[in-house]
Amino acid sequence: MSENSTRRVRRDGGTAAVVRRGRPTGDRAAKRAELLAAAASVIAQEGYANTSLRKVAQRAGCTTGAVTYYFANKEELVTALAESRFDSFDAMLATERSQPDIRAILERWLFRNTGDPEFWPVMSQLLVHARHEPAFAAVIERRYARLRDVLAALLATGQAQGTVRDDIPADLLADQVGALGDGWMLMLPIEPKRFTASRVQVLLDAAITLISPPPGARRTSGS
Amino acid sequence: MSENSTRRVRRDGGTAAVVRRGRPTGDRAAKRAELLAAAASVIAQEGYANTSLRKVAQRAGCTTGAVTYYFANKEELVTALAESRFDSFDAMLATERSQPDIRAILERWLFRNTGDPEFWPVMSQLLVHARHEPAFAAVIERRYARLRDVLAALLATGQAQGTVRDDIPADLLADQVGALGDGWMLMLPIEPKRFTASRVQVLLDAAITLISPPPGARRTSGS
Amino acid sequence: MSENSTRRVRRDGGTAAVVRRGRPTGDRAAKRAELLAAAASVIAQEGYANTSLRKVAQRAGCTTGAVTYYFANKEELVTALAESRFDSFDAMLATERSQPDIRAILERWLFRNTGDPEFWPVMSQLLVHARHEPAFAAVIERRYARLRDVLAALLATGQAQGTVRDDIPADLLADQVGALGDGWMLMLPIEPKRFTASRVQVLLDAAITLISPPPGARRTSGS
Amino acid sequence: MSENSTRRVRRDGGTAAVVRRGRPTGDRAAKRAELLAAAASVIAQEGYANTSLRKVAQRAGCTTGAVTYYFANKEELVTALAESRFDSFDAMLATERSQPDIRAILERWLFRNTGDPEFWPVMSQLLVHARHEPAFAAVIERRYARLRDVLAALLATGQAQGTVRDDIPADLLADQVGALGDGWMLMLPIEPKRFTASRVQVLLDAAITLISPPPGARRTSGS
DNA sequence: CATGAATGAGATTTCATTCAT
DNA sequence: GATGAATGAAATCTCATTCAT
Repeated sequence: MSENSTRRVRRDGGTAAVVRRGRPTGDRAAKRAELLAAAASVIAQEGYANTSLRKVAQRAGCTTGAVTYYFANKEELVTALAESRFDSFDAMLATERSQPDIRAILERWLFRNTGDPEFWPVMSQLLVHARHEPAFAAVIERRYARLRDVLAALLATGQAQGTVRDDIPADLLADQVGALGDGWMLMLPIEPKRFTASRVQVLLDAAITLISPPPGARRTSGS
Repeated sequence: MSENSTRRVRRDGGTAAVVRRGRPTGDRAAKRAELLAAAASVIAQEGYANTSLRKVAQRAGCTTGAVTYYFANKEELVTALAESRFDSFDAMLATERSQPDIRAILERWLFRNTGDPEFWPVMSQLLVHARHEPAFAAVIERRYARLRDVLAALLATGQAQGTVRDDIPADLLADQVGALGDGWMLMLPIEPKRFTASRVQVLLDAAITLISPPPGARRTSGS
Repeated sequence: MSENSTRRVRRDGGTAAVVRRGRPTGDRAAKRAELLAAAASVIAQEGYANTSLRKVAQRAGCTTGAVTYYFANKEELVTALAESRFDSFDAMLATERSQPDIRAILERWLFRNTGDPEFWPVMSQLLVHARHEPAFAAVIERRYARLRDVLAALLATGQAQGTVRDDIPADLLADQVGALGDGWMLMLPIEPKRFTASRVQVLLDAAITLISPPPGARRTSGS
Repeated sequence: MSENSTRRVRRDGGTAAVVRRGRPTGDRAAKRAELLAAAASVIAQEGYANTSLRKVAQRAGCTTGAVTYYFANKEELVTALAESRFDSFDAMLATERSQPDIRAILERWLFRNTGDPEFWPVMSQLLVHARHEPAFAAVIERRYARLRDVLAALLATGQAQGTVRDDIPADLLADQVGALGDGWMLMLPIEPKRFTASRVQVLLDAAITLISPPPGARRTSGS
């Protein structure tokens, strides 16, 4: 128990330091989301290894005690963060599913021009850490498998429509595209200069060419 | 190549160094290599975020003092480690350059069946950290560019020989293949179960198919 | 790793704050003993629950870092403390073994007039904590069993000499005497007022009477 | 005692407290008792040093706020707990007073076969902490003295009936028996293996023998 | 040369207590 | 009356780095 006699001095005197305490009818989920955003911001900026609960708390404008009030420990925070990132990714894919424009999907997947610019920086940090945090690796495994399934389904649709080469099974193609995305995700934050807007377009074109049916083959499938 | 010899103050002035004739830096280099190996081992096992100089010292069987004696600080250790990893990678590629068997190269690159099994686990850890350690990012940028050049040259040779599709410039193709490799490197330590030997073969076949000339096109280039 | 750039300002200027650092040819065992003494002192004064490594360090005049340098963690510190206490107790008993004056032994055992006045206060604190620190409970079990053996041997000698009642086996008697000692050890620090010197004498006399042969029985054994 | 009635907010409609006539403190007392039981459970299981208000609250199925609402602070909780334990002990002794079967009393006292199995584990934890919590030590002193008085009275009765040796004053004997009980109470949770049912019987027999009149002496008192 | 004792900061986590609601 | 969000201190432990020897 270790005697914790705080017995703090009441510094209510003056207008300064109005410590907000007690029960502000907090929306637990909202506060958690707020903390997750702060955590993402810190990780994106400083990297996973340099991220501490203290920094997250500072970024969120509260004390470390508040952070551990909402997340039992660092692992839980990080796991929740991963889940939330995948959620937003899933949401993005869901909107696409109806109209499988392969190029648009790849563009979003690979370079995520839209939405959260911190997405890949955070994701890559989390991914490499996954290996050494079992509870976290489980999340990755589960959600990544789902992503690949969605991608495979999209590619299969493309194959049926003749916009995607069909000499490679859709699931294998999904794996390749997934790896491609992971690779770019990894290098993008490290070498931002390499990935200018125009270079990204060219890379995308090349990737599309890779998975498109060869000119001759398309005709064949059409005959 | 990653020779950082005599970073420290060279006190050759006294009578001390007189006794040492042969390679006085030999011991030093050997000890550094030993420490680098220990560092790689710890990083591969515990991840960058959980690696401390103390653990490296323990793994190498010496004290923390020794580590900081041979490396001015942690950053220098990590940078030297990255250099040495690239050295070994370069060596691997150099042997291949004479006989550009694309499949063999990809196999080594992507799955590195031969040699150090810690290679990718360590590399991925270092890569994601690069962003937040400027001196280290510089190393990555420089060496990675060289790797892509080598790969592009290999692919260009393949294009000339008709074994690689030529509807995409070699340098763009090298970028794609590089990203593919990075992606697999990233996921391999996280989801080892996904990468069984047979799955790796299938993935490799698919990758080869992706960069191979389309059946019709090859004939065209041959005419 | 979490970037720990101390890079402290060298405050060598002036005579103040001469921080002793580096390698003072420390005698590891001596330093550990010193820290154990400090720990005993804190525990005796503040109780186990209120003892922190910080307080131990302050008492020993060093930083908490120094404490954890010599003891991997709190459990190790506490276990080592228990061992050292038992060592000193064993030493006390060893000197007695040659001349088994039951009264003197009991006096020392039960009230430990000689030697470390912190002995029982510390011991009782450690004992109650043993249950919840497995590694520690093991020490207690092992050493306590030995103590009881020694005591049983002493009592057996007394029985052979006719100074101790022999209608109860020596080992059972040792258990009783041990429990008596534990009980007093427990209450002594709590109710110091109850245990005046004269009261202790009376209690001792009563205890001696309890384990002495009854007047009639002694004659019987003497015949 | 573990009455969980009206745990939640009392929604008695708009009339609120008007409905409550009888003992408005009845609920309060019940809730306090419930919390005390939870506290005892936690202390028995985890030890005093590892007990926190939070754990107590969890065990009781409420929030920390509830605990500090019913008990001004931790000290008050612990003191109330001690009082309640002594109450139950007193109750046990009271039933025995009419029929002073020394063996039965000792059995209950020393090994407390009947009733709450957490009794001694909790009591020993509280006792060693008493020294460092003055308000708490006062409780111990007062109640323990009363216990010894009761025990002394019982022993005096035994002496009058010839079932207890009378060569030692009853109050001294009570002190010895009390210490014996404390000693066993202390070791019992630590070395449960030592205290098998049969061993307990043997120890009890020995203790009875210790305080029984010697064979010769009994005859003397009978003459 | 090389060691390892020691530092001081910081990380994670726990905790008793407070107080707006 | 009762809750539970939040605090701020402290506890344990880890770490990169320094420096006397």
